[in-house]
Amino acid sequence: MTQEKVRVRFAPSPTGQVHVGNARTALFNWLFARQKGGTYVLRIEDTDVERSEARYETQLLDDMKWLGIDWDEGPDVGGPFPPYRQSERLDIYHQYAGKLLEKGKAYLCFCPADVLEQEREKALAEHRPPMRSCPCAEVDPAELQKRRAAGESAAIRLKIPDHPIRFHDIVRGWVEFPPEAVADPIIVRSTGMPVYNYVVVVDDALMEITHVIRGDDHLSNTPKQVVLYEAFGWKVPEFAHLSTILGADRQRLSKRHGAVSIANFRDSGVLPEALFNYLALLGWAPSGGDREIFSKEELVKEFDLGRVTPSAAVFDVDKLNWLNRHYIKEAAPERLAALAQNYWDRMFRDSIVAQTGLTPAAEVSKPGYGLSDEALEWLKKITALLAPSVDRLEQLPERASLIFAYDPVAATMAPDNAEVLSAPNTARVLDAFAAKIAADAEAQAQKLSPERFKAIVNEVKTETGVKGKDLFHPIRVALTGSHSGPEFDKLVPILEEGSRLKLPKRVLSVRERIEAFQAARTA
RNA sequence: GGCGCUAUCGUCUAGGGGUUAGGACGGAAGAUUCUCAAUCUUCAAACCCGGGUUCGAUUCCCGGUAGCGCUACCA
Repeated sequence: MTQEKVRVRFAPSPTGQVHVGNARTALFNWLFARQKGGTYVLRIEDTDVERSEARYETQLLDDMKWLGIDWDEGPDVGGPFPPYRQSERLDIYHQYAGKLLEKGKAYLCFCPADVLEQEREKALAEHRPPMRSCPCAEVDPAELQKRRAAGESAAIRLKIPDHPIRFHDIVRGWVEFPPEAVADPIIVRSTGMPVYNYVVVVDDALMEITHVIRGDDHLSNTPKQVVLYEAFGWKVPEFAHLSTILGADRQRLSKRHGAVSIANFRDSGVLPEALFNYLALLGWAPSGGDREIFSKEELVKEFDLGRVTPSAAVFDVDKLNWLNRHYIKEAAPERLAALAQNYWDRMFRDSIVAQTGLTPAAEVSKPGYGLSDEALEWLKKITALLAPSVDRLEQLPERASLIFAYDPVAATMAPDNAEVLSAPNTARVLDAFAAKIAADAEAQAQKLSPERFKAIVNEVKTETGVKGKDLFHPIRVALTGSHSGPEFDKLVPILEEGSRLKLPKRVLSVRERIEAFQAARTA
């Protein structure tokens, strides 16, 4: 048996943002294609004219590229089987529907939609299976053709044969449906618009797709499609129906579950390689099952469609966050700084809006926010300091609030700080620290080195006899407003440098902070 | 209702006729640190239920239950 060249496709509908379920389907297709040295086809399923929008198609392509998925054939790059947009293939569908009619594999149906609907509801209410075919199936085809020629509009129905329908699925094995379970489906509406279950088969066959990898919501539709392949005399492809991704409530993942689109993850500061890695682990594990971290290349090598689990999987945000933290730590500093800049820009813009009620002019809100090179370098240091401890890059401004949003009054009143502030030695430590900073030449000159800072803290220590936690904690609360945060060695230079920079949001120096805090504390 | 798919720690999963049922996330405890995070160490935590096959079922078969999907002139 000769190994035929693998051709797979990802066929999304441009009806909204790409969510993780679809992205995983795209990913598994891609992994399979790349591993087999096959071809990856991107086809846009926009037969639902009501809901399809061009802007969603553009975003879809962008989202795929961002995730790291590329395609060999598609609406933007072309290929040997154009067009790659279903809305542009209508003629093809009509041509092939005609063939089915000629062969007697399908028939015209004149039943009014509302009558059918009533019939269906009645059958359901009476707990009996809905009818398998419609009365038109019994009528002489020539008669039906005549009616259509006379101008009466008709739908086209596929004849379902009277034997069980069996097909092979890579993740589920052999699947069989009894003939009575599937009714003669409409393949072309009376409006002339073809139906999804029909066009997908025509497209997949004409595009020579060898492996149909898609969500398992299509599993029950597959027998109809298999009949279609057989009616045309086309080779039935291999199927692989991927399980559904669920939310924590075990319901199918949707917008209700919050931000689940690819765009949402990107905006929140999830790295593409983290999402890529996470999605690959949802429903698949390597043999041994004891590895979690995989690069794209490793996945292409080790991924195995046959090992994909058939059971539904709950999307675990915590695990994605864990992977994201891992990749953030691995990321090159320059890349991280560039990504983080978006969030700093956002923070500055928000603060300007909050202060002035005005939205900054467009030119100011361009990346970098019109900041000096010096200021941008300084922000890079903050990113490098804080990024390793966030789940998502969007948390950066919040983590940096001890730098940008220092509020001495709030700090003295915060319940979290009560214990530290009421400790017996706190007042002595802070008074001594404040006095030394005030007297210090370096601090006066607005530039306090970390070494000098350390020396001052040491002097406070010898002078007051307080050490360790009792010494550092009050100082930390006084300078940052919080009892937790990065170590002083790294924080002090950032505060000092920031205080001399021209920023949309002023940063206070160590000296300004201790003075403000003493004032608030004694007030 | 009918049909189909699925069922291992809270979650993602490995495994498979005899195992101390493994790993990861999350959780707990400890070490470290001025603190948080990080890191390291340790711990708790699972084979849906009932029959059958078998010397022996979590594993194979059947049934039940539950979840999900399809049952459209939606995709």
